[in-house]
Amino acid sequence: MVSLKDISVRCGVSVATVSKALNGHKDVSAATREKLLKAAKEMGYFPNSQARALKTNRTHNLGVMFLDEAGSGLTHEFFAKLLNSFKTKAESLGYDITFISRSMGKNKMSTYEHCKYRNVDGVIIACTDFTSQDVYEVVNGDIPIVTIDHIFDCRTAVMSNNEKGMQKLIEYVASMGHTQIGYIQGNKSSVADKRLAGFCKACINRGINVNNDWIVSGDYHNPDKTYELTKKLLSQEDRPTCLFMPDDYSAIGGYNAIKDLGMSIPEDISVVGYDGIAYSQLISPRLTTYAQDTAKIGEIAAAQLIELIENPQTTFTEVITVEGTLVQGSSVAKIN
Amino acid sequence: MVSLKDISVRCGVSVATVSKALNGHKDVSAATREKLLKAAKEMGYFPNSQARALKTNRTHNLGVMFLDEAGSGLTHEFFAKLLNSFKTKAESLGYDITFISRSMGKNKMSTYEHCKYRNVDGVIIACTDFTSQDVYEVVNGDIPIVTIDHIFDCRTAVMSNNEKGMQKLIEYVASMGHTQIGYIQGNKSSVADKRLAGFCKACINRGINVNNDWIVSGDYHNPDKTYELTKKLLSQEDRPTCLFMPDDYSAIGGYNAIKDLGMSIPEDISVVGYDGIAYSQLISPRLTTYAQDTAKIGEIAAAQLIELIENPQTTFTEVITVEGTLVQGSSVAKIN
DNA sequence: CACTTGATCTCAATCGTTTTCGCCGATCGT
DNA sequence: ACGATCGGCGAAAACGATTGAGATCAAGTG
Repeated sequence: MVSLKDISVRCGVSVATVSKALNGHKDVSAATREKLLKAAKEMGYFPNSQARALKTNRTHNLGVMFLDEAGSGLTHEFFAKLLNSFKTKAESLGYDITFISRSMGKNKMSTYEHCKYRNVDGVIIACTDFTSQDVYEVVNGDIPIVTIDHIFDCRTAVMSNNEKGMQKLIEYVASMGHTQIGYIQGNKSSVADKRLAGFCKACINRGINVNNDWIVSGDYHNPDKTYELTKKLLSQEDRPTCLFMPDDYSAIGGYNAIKDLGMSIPEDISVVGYDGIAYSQLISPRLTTYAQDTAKIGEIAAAQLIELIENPQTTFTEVITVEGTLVQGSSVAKIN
Repeated sequence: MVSLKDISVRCGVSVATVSKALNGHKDVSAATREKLLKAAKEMGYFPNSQARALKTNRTHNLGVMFLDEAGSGLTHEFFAKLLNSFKTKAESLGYDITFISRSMGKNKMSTYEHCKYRNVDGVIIACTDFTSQDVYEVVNGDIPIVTIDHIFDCRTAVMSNNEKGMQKLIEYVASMGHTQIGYIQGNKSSVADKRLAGFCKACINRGINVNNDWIVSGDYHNPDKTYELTKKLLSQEDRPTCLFMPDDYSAIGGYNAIKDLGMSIPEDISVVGYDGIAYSQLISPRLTTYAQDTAKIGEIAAAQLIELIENPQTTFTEVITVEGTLVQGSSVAKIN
């Protein structure tokens, strides 16, 4: 690889001058700057990122902390798309993406230690158990972080507007005449809390009675569990006319349960999802759902994180909520 | 961060000795080694990866080259799972994963230049247009690489046994009595070629007539296109009794087309997919498909790549094929 | 006893950058 | 014309680790 030294000998100047010229410092004349930039381009120079990092303590590398145990992180469409837009934005700003995890080779290290070892400039935390020791360490460390879908004090978070999403969905199904609404929740988490709150609030605003027997707790991203719960819920004498699923992916389990019960959507039961993943519009009937703007969430998260890194003084911590859109499928029937 | 120097002053030895002790060199006594290891642990020492990389030219970092244009790379379950197992294996061997792409901030660089800039020890190439200039540069460079699902001369490749997969599927549908088989191919690629070859070969072996009118070229991972092609293919007077889809995801489009034609699966038409993604067993009827062992492919790719990196002399280039398994869904009817 | 040997440790150079400080010559103000 | 100022440049010290070439000392050898 061609180094600053190579350029310096070719142009008859010192390495210091080359470095300054390439980094846009002012104490180098326009003439020599031109010459050096030209030479650098001709010789195909790229800075050695390690050497630079060693000196500046900036790697231009962002760590992503994803759940890896179940391995479901990346196969989760929401997170895959999120990561993708995060990566795109980060790259456009000159940052690369490295996965950060707990285990590294033979010598154990925590995720935080891993960050320190790799010297990442910032970390995005998503799709993780936010109560874990690993997250705690990172959140309380001195590395800039942005969290997705979870709020920590004094840390900036990006999340979709869960309350509003539920509100929009409730408004829609209410406008279709539904007043008997069931809800299979996702895993206990701040997202689940927010959605439940939005659900209840919107129902109350609409004068819809919230029946606690119809609100059960399940899992996100778990069609099997949702299958079971759907079956149980709809086997009761007294059952809702519309059922909210934890998310679109789980909804597939709900669809199957309903089919196995000999019922059909939306004639016998209306179904609503959450997320707006591609599959939701490929199954039939197309699912009525609330599409999160994953692309925007990822992009904003990247922009925020880099802002935090490059302007540490303006350390305004924010909670940014991103609006989604109601996707009106064919899984909700009009009743009266 | 605590450095070698910190340990050296605390223990009253030189940095050189500390370095050697921690790296297992032999010219350090057992006693001092113990002492130094203990101190390192107590002080929470981790080597500075940049400094080490600068000196040794080894970053313990692996580049992954995924398609990013369409952004479909990560949302493709096959690749998401692949990446996941690749990452897990690599991490267990002490390597981290960094995404490598074309655009980096303001200064343009090719993917190969990006690799050089980040000094990755090796690269895995997957889900990319293998004919692109970017891939060409990397493949002809001096960085160890492993490709997925594509073979370059003198480079090791890992791929699932596409021919065998098709053969197994053909054998299965033939055993169910089918002799009129259609096939919607995926994008022109070596994988598509191999599958077509396997398809034809297996048909011939079975004495099944291959009808060229029933073999059309479509896209991978494209339900819409597959919808169109399925509709066109099945609208003909003379039509197959069994239809092979490009992949499981596309098969959803096929399912919808068949439904819209007023036909049902498998009574009117049998359907076969490829990949074995989670959804294929969630839709109804469950899809008969050939599950690729993505976990194994990723793991082997990581192991091979690291082998290539750490033992450059044993530079045996191999093509490793990974067996999959037939998944017998309910989408193929028995006929006579 | 002088000399080799081996074990253990230190010195110092090095990787490629960045950055502070100082030098030099030229221009400027008075 | 003389000191002050300034623009342009270089020397050198870092950053934290690795590594081969010595240095040191005790033990072994003839």
